[in-house]
Formats: sequence, C-alpha cells, structure tokens
Amino acid sequence: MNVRQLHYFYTIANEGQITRAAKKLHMAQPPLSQALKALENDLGVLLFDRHGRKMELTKAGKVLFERATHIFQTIDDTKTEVKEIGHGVSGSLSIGCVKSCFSYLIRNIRLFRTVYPKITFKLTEGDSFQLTEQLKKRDIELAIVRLPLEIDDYASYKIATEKYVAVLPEKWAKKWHKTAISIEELTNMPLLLLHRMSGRGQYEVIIEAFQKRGLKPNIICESPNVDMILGLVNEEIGVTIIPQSSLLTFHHSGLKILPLLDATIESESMIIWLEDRYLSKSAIQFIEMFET
Amino acid sequence: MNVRQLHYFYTIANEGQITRAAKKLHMAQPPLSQALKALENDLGVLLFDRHGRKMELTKAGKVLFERATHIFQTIDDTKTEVKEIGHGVSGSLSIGCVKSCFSYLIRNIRLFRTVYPKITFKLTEGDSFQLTEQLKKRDIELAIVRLPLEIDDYASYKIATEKYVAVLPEKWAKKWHKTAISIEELTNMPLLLLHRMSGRGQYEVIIEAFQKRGLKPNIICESPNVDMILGLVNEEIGVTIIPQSSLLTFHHSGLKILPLLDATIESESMIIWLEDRYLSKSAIQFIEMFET
DNA sequence: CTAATGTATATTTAAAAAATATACTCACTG
DNA sequence: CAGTGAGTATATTTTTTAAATATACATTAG
Repeated sequence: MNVRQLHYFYTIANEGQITRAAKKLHMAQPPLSQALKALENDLGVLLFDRHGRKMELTKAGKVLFERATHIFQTIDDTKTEVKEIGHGVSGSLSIGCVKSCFSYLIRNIRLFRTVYPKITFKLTEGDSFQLTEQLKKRDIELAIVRLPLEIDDYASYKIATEKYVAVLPEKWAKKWHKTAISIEELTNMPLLLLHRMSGRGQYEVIIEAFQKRGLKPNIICESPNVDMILGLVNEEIGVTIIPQSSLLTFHHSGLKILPLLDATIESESMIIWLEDRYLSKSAIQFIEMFET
Repeated sequence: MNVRQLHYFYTIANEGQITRAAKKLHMAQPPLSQALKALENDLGVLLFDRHGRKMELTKAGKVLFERATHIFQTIDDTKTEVKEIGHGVSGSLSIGCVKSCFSYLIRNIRLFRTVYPKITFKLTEGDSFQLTEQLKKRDIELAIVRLPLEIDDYASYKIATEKYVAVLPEKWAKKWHKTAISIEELTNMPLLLLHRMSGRGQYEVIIEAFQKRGLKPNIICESPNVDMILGLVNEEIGVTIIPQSSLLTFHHSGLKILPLLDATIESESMIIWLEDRYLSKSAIQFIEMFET
C-alpha cells in the first residue's frame, strides 16, 4: 500500500464512482481502476462490493475510509501548520531574558501578540552567561542580556541604554536631603552588589568606577538576585547600584532612588542571537519590532 | 508537498544525515538531497539548519517531524488493521437474530470468541421480516431467523430443527397427569400465539395443524413477544405452542411443558445472508462454525 | 434489444523519480 | 597547512512508474 493509492481510494469512496473520481483527480478512468485493484490486492481485502456499476464499501472499506479521512485531514493540517511556522505567523518562540530586562521583554511580547496572535512563547530566565550557553545549545533562539558581555559570536541589536542608579534605604536618604549622590558618598556606605555567577559582568564595571577615583568600595554582599539585594536595602543593611529598569518589577516602599552625581555608569541591554544560523521567521519579526 | 517527500524527510530526520537515510531508503544520496530541497521549497521553510556536514532540525522541522511520526504511525496501523479485517481476525460482525433463537446465537458467539478474540459483535433483534430488510440495507451481514420465511433471495444454512411444544400452567397440567398432549386436547383451551408483525410466519403453521384435523383453535391472544405470552400462561390465562428453544431464556417456575402427541409441528432455524454479495471473512468464518 | 453509462484489460506514451558522474565544503590529521 | 575523508549539492542520463489511449466487457434504463 502506498499513500497515492490510498488517496485514490479515498477519492473513489467519496465520489462513489471511479469515473467521477478520475475526473476529480484529473486523470483517466483506467489507471484509477487499476490502482484500486492493486490496493485491494496488496491489502488482501475487497474494499468495494461491485455489482454491475454500483459500488458499495465493504466493512474493511468502511474502516479504511474512516482512517484515510483522518490521515489526509492530518496531512493537510500539517502542511498548513508548517507553512505558517515558515511565514512566522504561527509556532512558538523561545526567548531567554536576564531578570533586570524583564520589563523590556514583557512590553514587547504584549506588542508582538497584537500582530501575531498565533505565536506562543517559551521563556526562560538566567544570567547573561547562562543565556549564551542556551543559545549555543539552541534551547532558545533569542536572548535579552545586559552588557558587558563577550558577544563576538552573536548578532545583536541594542534595545536600551540606561543609567545606573543608587538605591538607599529611605531613612538614610532623608539625612542628606539631596536629589543625587556621588560615588565618593557611596564609598562610606555598605555596598550590596549584583554579581553574576559566571563570566565578566556589570559587577566589574561598577568596581572600575570606584577605582578610577582611587576609591575602594565597601562591598559587604554579592548576590545574583536583584530582589534579594533590594530586600536587604529595604532592611537598611546597605545601599546598592543597579540599572534603573531593574526596579520596575520590585515593589519599593521603603527605598530611595538617587541618580549618580559625578559618574554615569551605563548599562546596555541587547537582544542577541546566533550569527549565521537559521533563525525562525517569528524570531526575525520579534527582533524587527525592537528596531522600529 | 507529497507524502513520498514527507517520508524522505522523516527518514532523514531519524538518521540525522542524508547519506545514511539514502541507504536506508535503498536509493542514492543525490535524489534524496533534491527531494528534501524540493520539500523545503514547497513549504517555504528551511527544515534543517545546515552548517558544513552537520544537520539540525529547525523549529518548523521539529514540528513537521512530530507530525510526520504520527502520520506514518497511523498509516502503518491502518494497514495492519485493514489487513486483519481482510483475514477475518479483527473487525466487527453485525448479526441480527430473532428472539427465539437467542440461545443458538449466544452459544456460537462464545465459541467464536475463543478462536477470534479480536472480533467484536454488533447485535440487533427483530422478527424475521425486519431482519431480512436489515440484510438488504446491509445494516447486518447475517441473520438468524426461524422458518417459514421467503428465503429465495438469500443463501442459508440450517442450524436447527426442533419440535414445537405446548406450554401449560402447572395447575392445569396436574389434572391430566400426562406426559404429552394432543392437538385435540388443546382445541378446548384458550390459546395464546406468537404472531409475527410482518410477513408470513410460524403463526400460520400452527393454524394449519389444527385445520388439517378439522379443528378450530380458540385463539384469545396474539403477541410478537415470547416473554409476554409465557407470562400470560404463567398467570393461567391460557396455553401456548412455541418452539422448544424459545423457553431457554425464560425463567419458568409455574409452567408445564408437554410435547405434542399426535402432530409434529416443526420449526427450522437458519442463518441467512445475501447471496452474491461481498461477505466479510469474519462472517464466513462465523457461518462455517455452524457447519461443523 | 439497443443505447448509455460505467468498469476492466492491454498496450503505448509520458512523466517523474532515481542513478551516475562529478563538483563542492568542511573537518580532521599527519 | 595541504591532503584525505565524509558528507552534501548540481547536472545529466537512465530507469521506473504512472497515466493516457484504444477497446472490450458489463449492467441498467428506455
């Protein structure tokens, strides 16, 4: 049995007649008669009960017709589905994102869904290094990361540049009555820093800002988790310096946010992907949304 | 997209390599490369991400592979199923049966299932005329009926010949202290008879037995339902004459069964089917079981 | 009994798939 | 760092397979 024969059988069963089926299949009647016979022969069952020019499905024929209907429906659906994936209007999109960039991701997913409602998302969270590993393994197609990061292997598009801000417990800030804070003022305070678990990250950038001024920060805690750091600040354990957008997901009641006075430590966020590799149409469309 | 191409794709995805897949498909590598390319072209998606000699499924490719796996599994199952139906080891068998022959049917179904456990049954009940109509409509393949019946259009096999017996209320029978009863003795009793709703049936045969002796039976009730008749006998409304096997399904506590003394009204039970029509292998096997 | 409609068979023709020959590409190795 | 091997791609020829043509056969309706 081959599928072409099955398709012929399906059409004959639908039309109830070989001649009519042949017309529908854009072919002559004799080859169709033969194909049907060959199929019956191969399966070892009569599929039609013929008397004269009346054809009636046998029991086996009825079963085969049911199954064939299902099979061709599935094949048809599959074609459509895969084509849609190809055109980027369907399918799923795997994106990794560092926690401090969640706000960018969420905003763009909302926008993307208004244009491509059939696309679903698979999201993972991790630090920049972990995400690049996931890119290489092709677990994700796109990653939204924060610089600095070794990105030679990746194509990238910069989605935001933003300043780092100092976050102080509200009580501490009241003593100053200031609207901004300098690096020097921060030196004397206990400092809590985001520290990536792997690779060179933002941590080093902040240290450099102090070192440039001959200062040595008083780092008392490092953590890869922004929520934890901000929780500690809230408990008046110390202050921190983080990208502004990292605050968006944190409900900050007892925190005072101050821009840095004499230094602009900047953070770049990028969306990155593997260069020279197949990128799904939907991923391309997702990137393009950032570009506009 | 055609299914041959899909099959090629499926094999390539399974083997992870075109050359290896070509070997498995008993063909050379170049046509396989081309077929894959044609499929990708037709669907408008890259299915594999090629770098050098490494091939990796794209997102669309992964989806297609999943679907293809399911499709080919279904096709394979279908082949097996239809072949099994063809050989009569699987499928379902539709049989109609008159109520008074239930015992024959049940006995043979039990036997049949020990040999062909995969065959399922679809059973209907009706009088002989109704069953022949169902045969013509092909709602059932086989019917077990009781003669007399117009059976010119059908192939048949006689499964049993049995005598009619008289059934009396136990109390009435005690007066006689006999082990058999004559037609004449029955004439004076109120008679309850099975009467087929349609067509000529056993009813007429019984009437004839009386008429041959110049007697006129005292028929006070007709019903197509054996249970109802026997219920009425049990309530001492009257007596009845029925084929012996009709009693098997009835729980008879207050009934006396007596053979007919001076007449043998006989009933033939047959299994019948449409002549010159396709009969499923399983139906043929079912008939053969009666013949042995 | 004949015309019309549908199916089956045999043979020829055309289309499509596969083979052959060969070029190209990358990765590994000495 | 050229050479080799394993794999893929392209162009052309060959083979296979499916379809068309011609025609015979079968059944039903008028």
